[in-house]
Amino acid sequence: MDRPPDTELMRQFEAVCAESGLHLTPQRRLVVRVLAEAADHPTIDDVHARALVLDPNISIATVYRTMRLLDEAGIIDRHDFGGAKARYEQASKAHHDHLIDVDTGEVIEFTDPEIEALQHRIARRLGYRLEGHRLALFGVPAKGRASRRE
Amino acid sequence: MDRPPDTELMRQFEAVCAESGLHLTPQRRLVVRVLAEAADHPTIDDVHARALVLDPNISIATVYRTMRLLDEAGIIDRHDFGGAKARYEQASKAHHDHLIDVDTGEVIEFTDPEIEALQHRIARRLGYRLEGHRLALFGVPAKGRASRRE
DNA sequence: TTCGTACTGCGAATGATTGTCAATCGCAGT
DNA sequence: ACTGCGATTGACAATCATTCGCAGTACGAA
Repeated sequence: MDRPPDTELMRQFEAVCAESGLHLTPQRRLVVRVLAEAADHPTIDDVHARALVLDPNISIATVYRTMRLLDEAGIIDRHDFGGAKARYEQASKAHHDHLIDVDTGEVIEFTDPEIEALQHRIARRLGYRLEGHRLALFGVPAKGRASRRE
Repeated sequence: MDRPPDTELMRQFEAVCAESGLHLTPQRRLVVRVLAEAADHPTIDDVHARALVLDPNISIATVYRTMRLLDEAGIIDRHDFGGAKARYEQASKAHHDHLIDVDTGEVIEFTDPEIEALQHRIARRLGYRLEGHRLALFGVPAKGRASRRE
């Protein structure tokens, strides 16, 4: 077998389990492990497929349940980038927004302090206190400048 | 009966029908009319419910089909503000983004040229040409300043 | 180890949306 | 106004992603 992962994500999850009386089952460990190893923004299907490699019996329902658990615990973030299926990523990372390559579906992360500040300002102008936001840019590789990848 | 509506929306739709050999059926007229009279961001169910008042027989499927038609024609815009159901609004209006009151679900429209420009700049910085974006702010009424409304 | 409860896997259920199909309707041409 | 044909409708089955219900199983505190 592989080395049992001892990642930040796993530690977070163990803490949540301990606090809430949740069982630390092998299936849940596996899902967390898959997420810890994911460098992309996988869908539930993706996670399930990767988990199946190590546990051919893990159910898609369990993956759904675990992902929901993790989302509710604030350990991962669920995103809806237009497609039918939701995509997930670790929440521990610093805040960022996304740019979706409409040609390939690839998701690029970015941060921009200017836009963050601007959003707060806009909300305040409208009489609100900003609680959160959802920003996704959709674009195609610029012709002029090189856009490696693929 | 009421006055048959002669709105901008209806005119647009009639034009689309004429160009594409689509039939101008009473059901479609009704859906367009409901949309023209809507000041909010209705869901399909909302539109169907309002249409039922004038045509107790109109099918939800027909509303779905017509809304899709209108969306594909660029006459209305479909939005996904987190909830399960999609929400719609006339597309003819000038571009704008949305701020959702997380307490009431109310949707406030706003525009900000700064943020538009900033988004283009960010995309370009990442090597992309911006094709579109999705921005939704989520907030609660600011305590300090007055926030009328209910 | 033992027990109580949480969890899993399976398949059925859900909720939004779309497809199917026979019956009907809009509309261009008479 | 009348016809014909393809577009459209309504009822309902079918999808798709996601969730539930349940019977059997496995954590983990004592």
